[in-house]
Amino acid sequence: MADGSPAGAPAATGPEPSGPPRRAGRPHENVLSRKLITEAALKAIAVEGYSAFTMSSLARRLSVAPSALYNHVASKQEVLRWLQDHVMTQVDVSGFTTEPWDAAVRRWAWSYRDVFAGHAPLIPIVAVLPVAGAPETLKMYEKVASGLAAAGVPAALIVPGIVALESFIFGSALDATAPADIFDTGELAETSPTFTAAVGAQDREAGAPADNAFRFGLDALLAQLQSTQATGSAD
Amino acid sequence: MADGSPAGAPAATGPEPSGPPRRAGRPHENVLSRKLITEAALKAIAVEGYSAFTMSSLARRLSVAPSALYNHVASKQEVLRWLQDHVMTQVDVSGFTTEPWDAAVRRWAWSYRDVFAGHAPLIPIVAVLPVAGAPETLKMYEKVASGLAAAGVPAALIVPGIVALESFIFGSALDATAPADIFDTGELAETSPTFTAAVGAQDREAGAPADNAFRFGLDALLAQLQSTQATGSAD
DNA sequence: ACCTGAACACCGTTCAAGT
DNA sequence: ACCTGAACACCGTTCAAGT
Repeated sequence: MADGSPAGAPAATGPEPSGPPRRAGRPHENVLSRKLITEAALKAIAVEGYSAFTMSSLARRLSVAPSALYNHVASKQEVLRWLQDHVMTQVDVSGFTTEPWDAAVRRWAWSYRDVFAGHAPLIPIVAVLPVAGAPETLKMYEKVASGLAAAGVPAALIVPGIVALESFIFGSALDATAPADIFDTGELAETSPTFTAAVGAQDREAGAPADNAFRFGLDALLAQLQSTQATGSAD
Repeated sequence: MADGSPAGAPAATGPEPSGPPRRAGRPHENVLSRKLITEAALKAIAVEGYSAFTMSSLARRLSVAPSALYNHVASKQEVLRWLQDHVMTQVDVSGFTTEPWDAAVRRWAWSYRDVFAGHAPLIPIVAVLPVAGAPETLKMYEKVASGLAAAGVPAALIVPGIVALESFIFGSALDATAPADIFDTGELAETSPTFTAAVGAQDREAGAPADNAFRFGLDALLAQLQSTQATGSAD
């Protein structure tokens, strides 16, 4: 795939502008690292999507043979775990130091959903990845937990609250990637009159269906958290 | 599980007990159909899991060549879509005709989560599959929508309510497959004191962490639905 | 119409050879 | 230590030949 040509050239973050192909043997400067691999993966997925993202395409973007990747990473799964933790840094936790706790949770939740709607294939990975191996993810939890604690949510309810919010966010991120006509019952409308009517009765002024459902659920979870707050605590 | 011979013999639902290998050419009776393929896929996944489930393993279980499957199904993705719709029949909607609406929603939600915790790889598929191609899924929605309508939930909120519940259920199903020690912060504990404390402050009497979070979120969504009910309607 | 068997264009991953 | 290039053991899918 002709390098020096538009598609094959390394990204702005890449090592060298191109040049002649590298011979075998250890290069004088490292051409690969966790950071470079993660950034190249992010770029590759942004450009070509997850379905075309292979170890080969990743290697090509780094101007390296596919097998070279295995000196730095154990598997494609591990690349995806690195990517997942990196993507977490894009989630907006700024509200927890600048806004009332409920506005902060709302800002965080919408941002979290939007980020992972763009990375749906990572969701089954995040949902199951131990935090010990994901430092950026842990940083995010620390911010959210601090926000809830300061708001007076009882200590025993902080983790259940975060997990409930996160589960809802992951499911909603998947839902956000669904086609707009997912609930069109088509020729099966007669077999499902109540549901078909409910689909038609949605408020079309209120915004995208996925956003309405997200707002509804987020309001519910916030109200439940609010009801657990110890009285007389901060903001 | 233990059918006649160790591996190659067809399941109890299969066509023939085994016999000599089939020659090329159209058999006198059809050996494949959507129903048989779906059942074989379900069985295969129950026995060997999703990671070992291939078109080859599916074909072997049906005692046909892999290429024979393509006379009946367009792709592996389509097999998974058939499977998804079939798995929906395992979700318990019985409460909607026998219990108060909130108990019915609870029964449905727990069952839905448990069923898909056992089929996590289907979740990204269900979340995005148009109902028009999934009759069993649509039947389920009809039951739930009827239950909510009868409970007095305003028509415009039924779909948002179902979508919010379902998003929460899918995310929780993924969460239910996570390792028990997912939140152990390990050597990063000092960098996340508040979160680490919250992990330790969970109520260990209350059951599995994933179950506590699910109960918390489900209570929240039910309370929100309840608050929207038109007064004086049936339950 | 619907099977078999060979073939195709991939995949992720391993490993010897090279520097 | 860390690259290249060849090789391995798969994958899902296509298609001609057969009945």
